[in-house]
Amino acid sequence: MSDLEEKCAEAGLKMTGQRRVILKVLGTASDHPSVEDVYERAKDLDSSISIATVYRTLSLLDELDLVVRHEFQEGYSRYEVNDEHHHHLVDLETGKVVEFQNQELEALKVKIARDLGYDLIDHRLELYGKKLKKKK
Amino acid sequence: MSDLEEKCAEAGLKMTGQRRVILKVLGTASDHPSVEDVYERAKDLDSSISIATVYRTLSLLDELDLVVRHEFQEGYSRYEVNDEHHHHLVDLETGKVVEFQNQELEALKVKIARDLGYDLIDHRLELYGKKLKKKK
DNA sequence: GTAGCTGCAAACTCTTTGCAACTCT
DNA sequence: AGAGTTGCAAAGAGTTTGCAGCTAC
Repeated sequence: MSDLEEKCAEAGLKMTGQRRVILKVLGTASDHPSVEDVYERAKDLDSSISIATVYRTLSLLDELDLVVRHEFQEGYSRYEVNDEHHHHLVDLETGKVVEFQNQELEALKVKIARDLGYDLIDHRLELYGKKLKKKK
Repeated sequence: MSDLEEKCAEAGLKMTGQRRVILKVLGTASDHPSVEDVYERAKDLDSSISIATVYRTLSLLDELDLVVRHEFQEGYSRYEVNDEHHHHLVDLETGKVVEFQNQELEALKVKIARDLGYDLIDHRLELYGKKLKKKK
């Protein structure tokens, strides 16, 4: 039983065939798939699956915090398994998403919020860039 | 002639009654209005205006960089006149948007991108928080 | 057995667009 | 005069939902 399946069971979700497939797709994805992506990949494993189920399942997983929903400036959502906290840099030329972490940044955002009189609950930081051509 | 109107003229846009009204709404807004908000406020000044025109005008202004489009995690867009660069903290309890600037942060994000091998073109940073109760 | 889950299709929200009429410049 | 702009209604994209049947527990 996969880690994700286990967490779903703990949350009291029934482990249906469709869910197992969706969890497998999410667990093995090395990118940040859109709903459509998850749907396509799930269909390869179980062609009867419907996109409504994918939407419903992803929403559920998001509520359970097993998954993180992103809305990069594309007009639709992308998902990833909720692993370690990190941020994203989107390559404007290829659409590729690079993950990064930065301790200084983590501290800074908490400080900024506190200075404004707020307790930081959530945040969003995305960088959009183009690959540097010359390294030298 | 308002500053925004002037810039529109420079860009070669025709100054129609509808546009004048929309620019006025944007110029006098002290918040971050949604398309619907702009439409409602514009209708008070010219009841014949259509929401399609509001959408079209805001898109144009966005392309000209006279306005900045934001998509806080709400499922629709909000706009503000493109003034000084700043970021936003959204009050999760009231929806109020607080603006802030931070030099350290500006430098840090450029550095992060460069370290990843990227030239930073754009970015998005939003904080979501709740007001601190006790100040002491 | 039954609460929860599913597929299907219809509905919804936000946004864009084709078109014919109109209006700045 | 003519290119650009508008209102309207229809169309689009992404997402949600009502319902009847199905399934894990």
